[in-house]
Amino acid sequence: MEEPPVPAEAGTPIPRGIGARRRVLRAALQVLDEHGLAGFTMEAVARSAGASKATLYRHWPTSGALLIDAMDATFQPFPVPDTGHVATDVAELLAAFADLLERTPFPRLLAAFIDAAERDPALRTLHADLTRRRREPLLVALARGRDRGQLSVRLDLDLTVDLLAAPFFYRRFVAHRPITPDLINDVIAEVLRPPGSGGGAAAPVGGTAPRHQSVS
Amino acid sequence: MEEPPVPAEAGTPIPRGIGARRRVLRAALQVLDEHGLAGFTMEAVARSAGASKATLYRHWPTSGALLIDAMDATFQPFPVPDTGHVATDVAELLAAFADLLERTPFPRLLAAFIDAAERDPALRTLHADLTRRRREPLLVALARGRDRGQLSVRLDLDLTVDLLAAPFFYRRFVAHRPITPDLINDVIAEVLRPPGSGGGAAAPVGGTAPRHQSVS
DNA sequence: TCTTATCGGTACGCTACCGTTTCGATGGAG
DNA sequence: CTCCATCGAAACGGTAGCGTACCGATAAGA
Repeated sequence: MEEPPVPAEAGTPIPRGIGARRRVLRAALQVLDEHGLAGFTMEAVARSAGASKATLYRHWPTSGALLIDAMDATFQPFPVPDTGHVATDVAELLAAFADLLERTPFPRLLAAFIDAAERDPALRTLHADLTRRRREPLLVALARGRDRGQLSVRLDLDLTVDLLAAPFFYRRFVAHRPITPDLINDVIAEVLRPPGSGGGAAAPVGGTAPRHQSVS
Repeated sequence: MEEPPVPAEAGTPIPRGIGARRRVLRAALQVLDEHGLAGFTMEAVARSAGASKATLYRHWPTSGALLIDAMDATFQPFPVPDTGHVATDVAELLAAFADLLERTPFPRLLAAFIDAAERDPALRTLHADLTRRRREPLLVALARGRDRGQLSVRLDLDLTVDLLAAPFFYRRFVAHRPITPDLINDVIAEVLRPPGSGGGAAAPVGGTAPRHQSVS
């Protein structure tokens, strides 16, 4: 995905092309943000980048390949807080995530990407990979909490990450309701199960009563 | 949104147009499913419907208006089970929902719709409304459970619906991992808090410890 | 300084979709 | 049966994107 600023040493010269490349990638994200997947066009990106279509085709064979590189470049990992309290760490990560969803162009990019990933296997793979990387900080924070004894060793960490992160996506992309600060507290309260009181089931539930166990 | 099958009685005849209209709506969904939002074109829909473009423009001024009507027509409410056990009812609803996500064209339609809703306020409104209607059965099942005393009266039902439904969307559209039957059990176990044992926090969590309360 | 790969700009023919119009066919209502 | 609103088909000029090819300009490496 990267090219060294200076040719490694081999016969291939390839020295100069990265400036334009970066400008095109930035422009690609801007076009995707403003006009969605339907407006994501080689012409539109070239226009927005002040570049020539020929330049785009020199670097990327198709608009899909360009989209993949552009989305790949968006990833920025969250730093993992380490306060000693798992709930605090998780709250901080979720707050940063909520901010990403409410106050940056990220969600509009993701919405376009979700649609694209439905029909292009390569994009689908990249999307799954980016998601995995984005989950990492939360997973680390939970693992630390478990090692500290703040979480049950039987807790399925991957499932917990799902349960923690999912409501934010749901609110933003499906329900289209605002993500309130309360949501962070409520989600943590429900999923991490604080010790004391709190709402919840008060009587046994029957029928296909959940066996609590999970593999993946 | 509806036209009476037979003219109510007024001067307007409007008898014959609904056959073609339905065919076009079906075709619109098929095109959206197969080619995504980028391929959603008046020409493509007309072709797929075996209809004339003129016919489409007689009924819908723009492709966006057609998309709205088509998506609106997709809604089919789940029947609300009523077994007397809230966990069983919820499990049944979630199983039906998982099936909808894994074995029907619905999710691809929704993915296209999510992207479209980011940029068109009318689609956004419709999307929010469809989601609200889709939540209704789960909400009813939870309310019955609460009235039966199986859930705390302090439980925020809307939040609970969020927490129950969100992981399925997340798995399908974001993480791109399969929705296993275990997920249903795990989600219910976490969110509805079965009485007995089960994984979860084992020690107090400090810091910005969650105040468990929510308004909406 | 000289070379050379990459650059932006422009133009090409091609295809697809737009939104409208005109036409003859058709089928339901009176 | 007759009427007539609606239908499908076809064609229109216009716009936009595709992917390719060529150009002179330019900036980095030798």
